Amino acid sequence: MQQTLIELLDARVCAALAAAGCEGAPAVVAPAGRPEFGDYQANGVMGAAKARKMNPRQLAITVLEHLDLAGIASKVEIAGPGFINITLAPAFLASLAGDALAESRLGVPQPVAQRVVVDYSSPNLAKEMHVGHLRSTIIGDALARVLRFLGHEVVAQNHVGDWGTQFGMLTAYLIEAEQGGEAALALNDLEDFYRRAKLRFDEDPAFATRAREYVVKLQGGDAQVNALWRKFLDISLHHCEAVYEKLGVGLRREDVRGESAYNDDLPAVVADLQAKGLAVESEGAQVVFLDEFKNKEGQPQAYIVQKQDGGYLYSTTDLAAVRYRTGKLKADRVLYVVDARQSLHFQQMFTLSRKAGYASAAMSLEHVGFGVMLGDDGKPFKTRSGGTVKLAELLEEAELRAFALVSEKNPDMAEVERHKIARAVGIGAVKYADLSKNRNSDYVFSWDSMLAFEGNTAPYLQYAYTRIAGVFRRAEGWNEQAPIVLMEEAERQLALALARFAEALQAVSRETMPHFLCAYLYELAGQFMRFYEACPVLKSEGALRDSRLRLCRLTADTLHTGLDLLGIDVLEAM
RNA sequence: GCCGCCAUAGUUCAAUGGAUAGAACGGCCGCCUCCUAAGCGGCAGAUACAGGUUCGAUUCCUGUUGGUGGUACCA
Repeated sequence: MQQTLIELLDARVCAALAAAGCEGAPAVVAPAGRPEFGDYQANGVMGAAKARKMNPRQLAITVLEHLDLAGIASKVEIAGPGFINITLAPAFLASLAGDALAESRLGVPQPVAQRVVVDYSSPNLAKEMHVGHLRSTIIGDALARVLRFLGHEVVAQNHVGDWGTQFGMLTAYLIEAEQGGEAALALNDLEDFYRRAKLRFDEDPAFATRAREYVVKLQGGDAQVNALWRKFLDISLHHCEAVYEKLGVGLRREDVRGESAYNDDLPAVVADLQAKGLAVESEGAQVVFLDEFKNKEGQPQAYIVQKQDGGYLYSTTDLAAVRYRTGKLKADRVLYVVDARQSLHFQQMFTLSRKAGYASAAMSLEHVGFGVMLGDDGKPFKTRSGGTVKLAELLEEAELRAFALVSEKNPDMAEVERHKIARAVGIGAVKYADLSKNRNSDYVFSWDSMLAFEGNTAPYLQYAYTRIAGVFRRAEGWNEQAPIVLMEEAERQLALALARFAEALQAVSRETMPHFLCAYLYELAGQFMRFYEACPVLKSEGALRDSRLRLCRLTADTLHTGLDLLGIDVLEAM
């Protein structure tokens, strides 16, 4: 298939509209809103008729006369004010399923390949990863996986926070801890390490002075302090990598390009902005005023690129990063998977990047924002005592809870096996609960609903997969080349859902919305469950049995691939 | 103050300007001598408010209310 189903139908309806005298009118094809409206509906006739002062019903009739869907649709009809409802032919859906089984990409067409930078996770290395880093990490990872599957070249960038005054304090404290012989122990818990360092900073003026000196030394390239800094970063990154490992996130060391990597370019960025007349001095700082960001009184919003004291800010670092991503990485598209609260910053940064020529008009800069994670009480997700929840501990709890549930369900299963299932189910549940929601809104974190094993959850999808795996464990001897024949409505609906995989992936890529893939997989799993109830597989015979087994095969492959793209593991049994 | 985002069943979430607003959880009622009931089927239940644009508005525009975030030297 060179195009998705929706693209195919859109092209055909467009051609028919043109033949009916409406050249260039959009077909507006969409999945049908209700079962009785068929599988797809074309809504473009009403608009086209309106624009040409025609009768929409009459135009629909003319369009239908020119609409060639031979071998594709079994029924095409006009309904309501001028909707064209299309029902796909079982034989056509069967052939699509056969094609998808015949190649490794499951029939997903490849778009023109782009080089896409995905900036995600980006924790602050001064502290341990906490729940605030979860969304960026897994949303970014899912997007990276989907884009790669579609054939794009993805360059992951972990823009970690590895620079700033706090690192003076931390390295100063690291020396003390080493002298006391307890560095390894103290660093075991980074959060605690930070707290203790901060306490020393607040209580001991001599330590505070030393910490400030270390900042200067660090920036000045002092070898000893730099070595300490690097040691601290290495330990902190190991903590991150342990979390990535547990989460099944593919970020590696080579993807790490922290804020410090851009230090040398910061003066050049400011100088360049000055030379271009974009940055001006204001109250001692270097500031850019953008006309695009004015209030009612015409006062432009300030975008500070250099502080009074000569220091730089994340605004400058991000500009330098854009230069790197354009100049060195040659990106066609850059996705910033960052908290929605930084929206204004990104809008200003993108606008300025274009004005300063750091990003061409052709390069797409997109802020993939997301809301905050809330607790059951609707307030930001915290521990009972009000502290931040460490990511490592959250994931551990997910596994523990899943293990208890798995054990309850399968008391006789070997413990190793139950742990394996608990890992996939627990981590999968946490990730899916997040990925399945529109990333723009804040979302309520609830153990009960994400581990419910019911409804739109990861375990439901994993269970659908294990049911198919169970079928194949008992299948024995069947013809893997047998033709697929769709007799029952449940079979046809399943084949239709299977044929829509490409549409879902394309939507995820276009809108940078992983929840479209989740919604798709939930729909697919639901169609499979209905098929499984209505159509005996192993108990049917001959060609019918082979055909149903092939549908099962494609469903399993699609679920497996789809869950892989979300970074969620599948299980053969659970 | 100014700028942005959000408001959908009791709850948690969906819905490229399309037809009768979809799910899930919870509630009520059914389905296992039959491939895993972690499943399937059914019932009740919602677009904050007021205008406007449109053949058609949850969606776009204006205002109101409520929530939330950002807003000159953190990121």
